[in-house]
Amino acid sequence: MKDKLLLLGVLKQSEMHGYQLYDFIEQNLASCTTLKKPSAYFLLSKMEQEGLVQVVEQRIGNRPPRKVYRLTQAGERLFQQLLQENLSQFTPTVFPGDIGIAFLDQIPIEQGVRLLRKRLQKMQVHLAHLETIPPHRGSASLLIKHQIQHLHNEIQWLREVIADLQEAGNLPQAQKDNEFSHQDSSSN
Amino acid sequence: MKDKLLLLGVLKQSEMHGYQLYDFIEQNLASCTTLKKPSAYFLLSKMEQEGLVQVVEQRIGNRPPRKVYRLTQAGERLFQQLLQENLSQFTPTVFPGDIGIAFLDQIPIEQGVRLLRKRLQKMQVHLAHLETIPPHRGSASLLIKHQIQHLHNEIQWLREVIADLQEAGNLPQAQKDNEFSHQDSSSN
DNA sequence: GGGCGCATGTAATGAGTTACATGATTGA
DNA sequence: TCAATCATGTAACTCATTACATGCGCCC
Repeated sequence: MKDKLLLLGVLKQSEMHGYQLYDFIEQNLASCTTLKKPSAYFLLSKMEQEGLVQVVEQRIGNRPPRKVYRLTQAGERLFQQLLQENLSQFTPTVFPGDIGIAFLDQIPIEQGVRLLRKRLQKMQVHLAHLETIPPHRGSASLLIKHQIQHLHNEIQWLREVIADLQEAGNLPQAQKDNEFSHQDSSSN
Repeated sequence: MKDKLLLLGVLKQSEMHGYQLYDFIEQNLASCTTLKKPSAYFLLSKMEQEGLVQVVEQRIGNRPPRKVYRLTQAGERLFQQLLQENLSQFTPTVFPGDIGIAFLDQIPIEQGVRLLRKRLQKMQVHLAHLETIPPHRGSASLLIKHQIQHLHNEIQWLREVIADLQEAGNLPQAQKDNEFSHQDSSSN
């Protein structure tokens, strides 16, 4: 239902056809949804059936016809309702990446460090990418700021996790740094 | 597939029956997944068919029989593989709550502020709850720390959004503040 | 004796993805 | 002429959720 709000909101600001709409979302609102193209088209035709949007077919020369969508009053009402719900709600963030963290003790420390470094690097690349995005207008810039601030925070946390892990590896057995020469009781 | 890793990991640490497993996840790993009970049972029986886990039926008195699951070698191998993937991957966080933020300019500022305050309050309640959780052992404490740190960050961000919004409302029409007398940035 | 916790599931439903299908225009 | 972009969709599939079904034990 989140995505319905998203589509309604974008269409409220200006009418669009599906392709354009998806494009817009991908470029400006990727941080709030993972909606894929067929899902967007599907949702749009469903919303048409529900009377939330009106469709006008548009032909330009011989190019593929477009279906231009615009909000109806019912759509407008639903938008207001969903918007209020969304703004007042709070849904705790779920971190699938924490599953691996929870089982860090199941693999050798060096391996854990290596893998997490890989993750860290990807995060840094992503952050760098976010920071190149030119400032959007309006609320959209809030979203980018949100992403950046969040990612900073995540990077910091991951750094701490890696540091802890390395520390834990250095205390117990003062020596361990001649490669993986042996493999004690792993198993289970 | 995330949840498969989760189940395998928990079962690797100690064999369990389904009910117990779900309980454990709910209490200790709620921050990495939203897996529901029937899904857990379903996944377990699927994993049995795939030869990832072994089942032993256990009866105690007349109580409902339990199916105790334990990892097979195939399960062990898959666990290692999924764990490595999970640790080295990075998936950008998606914030469904940002959809509403993106359309903040579609409603009156006071209303926006009011709704976001509601959201903020829920976040604070949740944070307070997280902070009462006694320290877990091992990696689990990392997860809680992660949640807390993240939530702090989210609260801070939301405070800024609200402040910005109010500012934007105060410039155009200098008076507007005879409702909530004030609310300084206290604490965090 | 009534309700909650233990213990396991099924069935219906729905949401969303991937892969596929089509066909025109534009630029290299 | 070949690939990419524009433009829309369908069909098959996976995945997960909700609601429902069952039944014993334990405590009040």
